[in-house]
Amino acid sequence: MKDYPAPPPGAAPNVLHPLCPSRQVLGMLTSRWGALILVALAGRTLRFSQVRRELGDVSERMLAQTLQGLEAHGMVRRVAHDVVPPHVDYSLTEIGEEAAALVRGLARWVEGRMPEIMGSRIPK
Amino acid sequence: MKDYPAPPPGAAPNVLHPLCPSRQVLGMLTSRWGALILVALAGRTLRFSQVRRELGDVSERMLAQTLQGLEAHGMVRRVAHDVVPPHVDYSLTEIGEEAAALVRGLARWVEGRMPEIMGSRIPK
DNA sequence: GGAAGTACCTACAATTTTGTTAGTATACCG
DNA sequence: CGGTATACTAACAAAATTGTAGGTACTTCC
Repeated sequence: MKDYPAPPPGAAPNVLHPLCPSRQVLGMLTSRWGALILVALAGRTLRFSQVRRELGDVSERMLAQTLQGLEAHGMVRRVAHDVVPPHVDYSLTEIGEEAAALVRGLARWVEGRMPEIMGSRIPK
Repeated sequence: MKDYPAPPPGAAPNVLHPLCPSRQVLGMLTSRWGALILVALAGRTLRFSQVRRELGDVSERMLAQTLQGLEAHGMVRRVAHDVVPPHVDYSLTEIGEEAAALVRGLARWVEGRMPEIMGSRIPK
């Protein structure tokens, strides 16, 4: 797992290529908390601690980190009102909403197919 | 962050609920290798080592493990021809293909939006 | 004959991810 | 006054993920 041919400069993005940046982006969107944050934030604005309560069990650390990652990639918009105690609003950008729609679609599909999935599951 | 109210027996699956099984399933489909395996296997049959080469940098260990997880949840079909040297074919089941279509959609979207994403990215 | 390919598994080790705790400045509630 | 809430960060610890090396049983290619 050392070196792979770097993708040629003008090559089309391909998630199957180990070194393609698109793979990292996909990784972000499908990461444990990334995906859930997108689902929770789709179509609405929430404060930091509201997002936290929505997901139920993210630690503050992970939430902050993941939100920063999404923000750095233009998916999340962060608006900090400079007051004490702090008040920060999070919402999705346009591309963020697009990504969220897809992730949500997947999440909803899973929720809808749970009976079949659990039914055909092979218990270990 | 210890205990959460267990989801009521008849409750509808909800990925935002920490203890809902649908969250685990979503986790599988969006896991590092899970998502890529679905993309690679969509619409075709590949042997173990072919899948490995498609992804480029999975270790055998992770590939085997992830394939088993997907198989256990009815997403992947494993057909072992009893010969030496070993020959095993992997393909997606019907629900597997459904899931793959969604994951693929996300992957393709990411690939297509890479210019915008990288453009609005905030380098650290 | 020796090397490589096949589809794994099993220890063991390294790496990455995630969690925990504490701290900050201030306001509001009882 | 004491406790709670807010949105984080830093330091440290624990846990989960991932990689590495070696073995298997036999075949084909050089």
